[in-house]
Amino acid sequence: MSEDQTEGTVFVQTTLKVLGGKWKILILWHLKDRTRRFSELKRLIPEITEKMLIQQLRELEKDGIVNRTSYSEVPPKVEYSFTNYGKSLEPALKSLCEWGKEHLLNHQ
Amino acid sequence: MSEDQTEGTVFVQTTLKVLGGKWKILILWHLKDRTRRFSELKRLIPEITEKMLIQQLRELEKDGIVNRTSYSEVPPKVEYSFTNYGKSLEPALKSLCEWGKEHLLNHQ
DNA sequence: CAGCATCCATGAGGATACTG
DNA sequence: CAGTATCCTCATGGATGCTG
Repeated sequence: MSEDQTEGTVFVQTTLKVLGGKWKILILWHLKDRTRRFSELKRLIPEITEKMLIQQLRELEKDGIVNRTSYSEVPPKVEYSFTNYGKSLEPALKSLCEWGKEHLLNHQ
Repeated sequence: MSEDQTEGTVFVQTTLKVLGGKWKILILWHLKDRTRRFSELKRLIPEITEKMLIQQLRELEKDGIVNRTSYSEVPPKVEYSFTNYGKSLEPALKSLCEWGKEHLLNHQ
């Protein structure tokens, strides 16, 4: 096995630790271009439960991928957005999207 | 929301359906450059159980991502490799690897 | 070697109701 | 609106034994 392959395994595993949750990639996809409110994400991903949404957002926040901004208003308003660091995931997200596109166009 | 964003969501979801299993990305990573035997994959991913390994391989086979080649020998020999179609995942896998590399180098 | 069968443990994920 | 709390299901994990 080449050195590149050995090292690469560690890198892939690292990425999977951060993106591993069932919904994380999809959540990040929706945050890719703009800030989103909690309710907005819920609407954009109707199949997710609130519990999972908040849980995965918390983990992404902890990993430094997304910012959580809470406004002291009534009714409450909370916005999520990429951190600068999170933005570094964009190329990977786009690759995944590209493959899905090819898949849909050529294999269904 | 832009049209691109709306469509993109479908594409990402499509990719996640195929790559969604807990171990699939890691398995594919190890098949990326070469054909591997079942026992080889088991050794490369020590944390996975045989049950999960065979299960995820079967799903990848069903989705047309990997080939399973069985040789009629004693002892048995089974090899897994990318299909031509599976090879189209390489850019996405490399993107995930690249991000993990940056993450490890700059954020630990 | 490359599986399959079975049984059991666990934790991620899901449904629903409630709250500041 | 943006969450909590509670309870429940099911995918995954793990051990062990068997087979072509």
